[in-house]
Amino acid sequence: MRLAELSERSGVSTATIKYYLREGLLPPGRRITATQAEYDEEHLRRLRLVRALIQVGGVSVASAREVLAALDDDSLDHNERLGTAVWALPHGRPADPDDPATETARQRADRLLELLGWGYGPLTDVTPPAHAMLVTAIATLERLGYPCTVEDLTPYARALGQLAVHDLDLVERYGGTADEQVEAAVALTVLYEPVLLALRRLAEAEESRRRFGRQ
Amino acid sequence: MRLAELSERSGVSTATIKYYLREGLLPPGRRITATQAEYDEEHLRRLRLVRALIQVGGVSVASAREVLAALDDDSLDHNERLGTAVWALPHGRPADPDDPATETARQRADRLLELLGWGYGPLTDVTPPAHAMLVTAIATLERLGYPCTVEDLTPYARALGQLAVHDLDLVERYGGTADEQVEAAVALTVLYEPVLLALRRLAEAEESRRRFGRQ
DNA sequence: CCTCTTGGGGAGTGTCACTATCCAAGCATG
DNA sequence: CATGCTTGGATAGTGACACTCCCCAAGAGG
Repeated sequence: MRLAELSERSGVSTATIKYYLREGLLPPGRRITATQAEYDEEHLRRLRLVRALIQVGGVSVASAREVLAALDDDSLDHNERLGTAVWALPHGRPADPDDPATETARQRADRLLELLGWGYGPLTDVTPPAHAMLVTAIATLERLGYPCTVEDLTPYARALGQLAVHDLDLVERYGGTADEQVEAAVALTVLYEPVLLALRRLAEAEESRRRFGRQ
Repeated sequence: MRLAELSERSGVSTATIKYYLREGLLPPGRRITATQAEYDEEHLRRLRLVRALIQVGGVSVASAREVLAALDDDSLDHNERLGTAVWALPHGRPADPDDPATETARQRADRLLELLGWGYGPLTDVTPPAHAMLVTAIATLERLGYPCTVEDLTPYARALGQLAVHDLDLVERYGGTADEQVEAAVALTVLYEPVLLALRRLAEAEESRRRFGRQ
């Protein structure tokens, strides 16, 4: 298919597709003539993933490029590719290291992870971005006067630990080849985030109704 | 305290505070003279909440203004204020209603909520933004080739339902007065989101290591 | 041959969250 | 009282970002 058809089938304007091509989010089409290129189903699939990352996941173009680059990097093995891809996902601003609340938060986060046995082992000697994300959030809560203790966080961590089993089951279900599994892992990581947040808000609304609701 | 001190104690530049004052995110200070105004602890508290919403929660200035307006609206009762405030939180683009995947997703979401007994009752006859958020996310997953059934979603919903109980416990713990409770609810809703997402990524990394990790 | 379409690329657009600059009116010090 | 500094208010500008407009040269199609 040519660019116009790719645009029609994906619902993305040709101008935007050209922008993505320029930015390296989409591999160039197979050149047919000097002025025409052909795109295949793989391009369509990739384009939809890009749109999902950017529109639903709120991922920036730059981050998306990194994520996709990790996905395509043949020099990495299965697990590394997955890690690198998720690593590149956005994770907010890091906490101010000079703030004492940050140090408290870091200790609390580490204690929680130790309690759960979620060590990063000897292989992953670098702390993942998600760890910094957690520290920032805890520090901010602290600063706002909502200290959350390890006990407060434990139920969340346990619940998410169980859901992670489910997440990985989904990845294995969808992914036939290793490539597909890695892509599925990225897509599911990002696209289930709004699902989680939406369900949480609905659950809170329901619980709030139960407690405070006048009937 | 004057603007400079408010800036120093909050870590926000005077220029930015003036911007927030202009945008109505912060109530004006008590005018001392024609050229000076005084701010109190309440301003500092509000300013920190604004920063948390915007920086950590990723809320836009416009959304933050709506959230805060609901917080301050004395014409609403406790429960209404909470609902209105959370209602104003950002919830992404709505799904394309012409896409058949959206209709499928809506049916699936409704079936899930019915199964859980999370009806919105006769009072809340309008569907909350979180519902649209959920539909959009499910539709996108569908379109990308990752259909998620009601059975897939149920464990997430149940887990978040349990966590919502915990969330509301926290709100009641922190909030003394009704005003404080509503503010706590908003702050905890927004600020626990990165905590959840970070813990999920860490949990997934842990589970991935268990399954695929070379030791 | 003539018109239309295509892909490529540079430059422009709109949005958003600030931020730099200016200004008049105090306040503080000699 | 003069002088310089600070304050709050307002206007206009900045930089990042995700597109989007427009033009062009080279085919494609009749």
